[in-house]
Amino acid sequence: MTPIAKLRALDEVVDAIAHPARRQILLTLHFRGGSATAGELAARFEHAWPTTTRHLRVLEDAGLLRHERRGRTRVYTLDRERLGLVTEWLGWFAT
Amino acid sequence: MTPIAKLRALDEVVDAIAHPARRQILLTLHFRGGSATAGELAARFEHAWPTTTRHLRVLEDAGLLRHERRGRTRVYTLDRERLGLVTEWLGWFAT
DNA sequence: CAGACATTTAGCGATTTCGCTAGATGTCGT
DNA sequence: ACGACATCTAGCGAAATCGCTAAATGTCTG
Repeated sequence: MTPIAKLRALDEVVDAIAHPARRQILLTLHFRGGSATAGELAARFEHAWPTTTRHLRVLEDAGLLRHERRGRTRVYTLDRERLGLVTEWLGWFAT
Repeated sequence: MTPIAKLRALDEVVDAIAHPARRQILLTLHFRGGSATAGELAARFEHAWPTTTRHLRVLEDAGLLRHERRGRTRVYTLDRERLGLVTEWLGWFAT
């Protein structure tokens, strides 16, 4: 990953986790073992379903999620790797 | 810090670091030894000065910065502590 | 005191974000 | 094929964000 691409990726990831609902989605996935269907995730919010759908898209565009079609459901899977970009950035401030 | 206050603080901090200019301000402060005047910081951006002033305010409201008046200048000082909230949040995902 | 200097506050306009509702899409069971 | 189901896409409206310019504030110097 070129340094510029990395900066852009960091920007997308930080943007993605800047919304509480999106952080909640990531945590929910984590504690469900990494995967859940769109319906299971949407059920955890009071938002209308399309609102959650959009949050899922933001997370996926940032590379924090992948999805696969399983029959008429969609299974979203957490991809923790890019969270490392934030950890790495925070590392600059290590005392 | 009550758990609710902590959640709110995390939200403010993540929001604050979600803008590239604000991340740049934090890094600049860090590499200058933790402090710099508003003018020194503003000089590092192509933004108009009041734009930087507002970014500084967001960072300070999130508890990532403090300032003190020194004559006619203002010295901003990095407060790394609240960055720990983000580190802590990321910790949930530790493999 | 007057004027220069360092910085902030006020407030406008463009853009983005976030929620919503309505309708489209693809899949399963009968 | 038909209807039910799971989910997405389209697009609207309110609110927030971000940049800007103009004007205010407080402090130093002569």
